[in-house]
Amino acid sequence: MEREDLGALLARAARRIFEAERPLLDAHGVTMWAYAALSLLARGSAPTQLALAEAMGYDKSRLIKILDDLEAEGLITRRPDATDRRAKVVDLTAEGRAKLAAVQADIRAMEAEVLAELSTRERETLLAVLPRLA
Amino acid sequence: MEREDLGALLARAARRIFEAERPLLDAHGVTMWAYAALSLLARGSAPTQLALAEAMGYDKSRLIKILDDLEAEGLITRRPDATDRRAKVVDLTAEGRAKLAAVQADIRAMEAEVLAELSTRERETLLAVLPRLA
DNA sequence: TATTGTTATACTCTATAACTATA
DNA sequence: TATAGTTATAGAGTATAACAATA
Repeated sequence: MEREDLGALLARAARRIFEAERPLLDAHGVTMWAYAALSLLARGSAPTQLALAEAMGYDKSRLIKILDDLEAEGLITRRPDATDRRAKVVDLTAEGRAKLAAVQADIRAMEAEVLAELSTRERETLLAVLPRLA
Repeated sequence: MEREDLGALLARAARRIFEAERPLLDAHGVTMWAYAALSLLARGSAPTQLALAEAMGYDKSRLIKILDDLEAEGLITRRPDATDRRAKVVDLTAEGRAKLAAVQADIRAMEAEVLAELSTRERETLLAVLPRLA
């Protein structure tokens, strides 16, 4: 009873960040899931749709609409995998990379403000620890 | 690009915790929101339904069903506020406190396992920092 | 026969707006 | 007139199963 549950603490912190992200994403005309997809594509390179869905913790059937929109906007491309023509390889276009960079710059600036409430040591520990919890 | 977004890190960590919580909550026959309500009731005392909904970050109309179920199970009581008979004061029953203690014990044990992956210093910093981010 | 991407369908969750009873 | 709790309804989000093309 002395403290809140870890889950509640993480969820509240995540919610605060997401609420701060929403207007930034809206300004760029990108949904949260589309941004998540772009981020993952910039990181691991050229995954198949199924691999991307799994990496996002998202369902492959729900991902379709996200990718349809991103493709229509010219931010990604889909091409059949040479070794398995059932699968489609997803790639970021130059426009996709530019869009991601622009959105991410705004989000990082917002994060920097939030993290400024912490000391340097706290900030470093938090960012080192969170990836290991996930 | 060197690290993931803070929001993504928090969301992934929260998801991992919630997935570990689900079977524990199921075993006690309690939903996540019901558990959240019980936890908040044990903390701040005897709030009105509206105050409880706001504290949970939940909608007052959605809270109704949660409280209906908890009341039917004898875990909470609802009584009209003496000073404003429109409002209803929500109280934990003895059974409600016992249920909360039982569920929370299981969840804290699970959390302890997760947190055991961290050093003492990391653990303390994380738990000190998260409430300030929320 | 199994799997990838896709589509369709059903279900849950959430948001919004009314309604009642009190104020 | 406004507010707390409640109810009803519409919309968004999610899960599931089926389908075509390929393996």
